[in-house]
Amino acid sequence: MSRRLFELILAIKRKCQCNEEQIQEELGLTASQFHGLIVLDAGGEVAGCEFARRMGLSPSRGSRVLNSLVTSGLVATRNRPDDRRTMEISLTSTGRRMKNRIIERMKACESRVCDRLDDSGVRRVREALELLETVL
Amino acid sequence: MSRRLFELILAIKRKCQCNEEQIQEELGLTASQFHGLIVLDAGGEVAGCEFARRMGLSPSRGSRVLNSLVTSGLVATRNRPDDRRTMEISLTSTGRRMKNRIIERMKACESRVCDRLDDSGVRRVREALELLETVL
DNA sequence: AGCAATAATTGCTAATAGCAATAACATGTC
DNA sequence: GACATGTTATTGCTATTAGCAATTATTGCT
Repeated sequence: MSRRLFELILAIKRKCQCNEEQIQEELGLTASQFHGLIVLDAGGEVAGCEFARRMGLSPSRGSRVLNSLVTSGLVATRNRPDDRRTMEISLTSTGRRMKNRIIERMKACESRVCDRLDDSGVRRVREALELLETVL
Repeated sequence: MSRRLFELILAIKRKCQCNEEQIQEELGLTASQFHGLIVLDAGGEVAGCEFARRMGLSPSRGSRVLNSLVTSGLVATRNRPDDRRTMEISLTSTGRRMKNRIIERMKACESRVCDRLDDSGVRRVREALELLETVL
């Protein structure tokens, strides 16, 4: 019998985890800060609530991650004039540099993986992951 | 430009996480216990060290996860007569039942996903994941 | 003005995780 | 046999991750 899909995903998850932890250590970031920066890379300015949602966290946890990013000088928040409950979160220049260093290292990891596949392999993996994401 | 692979993997990882957390809640298991049982399902009797290694944890953390599984009556340990430093870890009957309930629910999740794909899609996803795992 | 809903934070607690130190045992060397 | 060295497992400690419930501030509706 062939291996179950979720076991494969579990194994892949764990291997990726190692790469991420190494990058986090290199850059002196906690896991939360690391993921926060990646989330903020994706979309421009977001509210705190939306930030937590995109990270898949509770608002309270999101708030604390945000706080640690602000304390580290990586992101800045400002109140929205039209709704003073809500904030706008944006990367500082330090944060943008840090984010770029993350992306750069992630790409390097990705290249190392893709180098071990031929073009058709890379395409098949990408297509399969996209397919899997849509049906999950 | 197409999405980066690691972003896709991140998204997939998060979606799977939700399924796992739901199962953990249903069965009254912590995340560690849940993963411990899956690891113990894979190979028969293992030593504590090996258990930690397969879970991708430090020995100290492995020891504590193991302790919580023993306390919950899900696994049993016994000393190996030929090397009294080392233990053999095995599932109790309760643990086996619990493990089966996990597998059953994981399979159900997997079926729900596969139902949304045709045969060729399932095959392509499985092959791509296997390919990805080998090169990671 | 009064009130429900929303956004964000804070106190609290639990789970997760590794490092360093330690104890118990095994193995090889003298 | 005695001793050094390495292995296995545990424990104390600390940090990080995470959610629930309560709270504050603000908005929008009646």
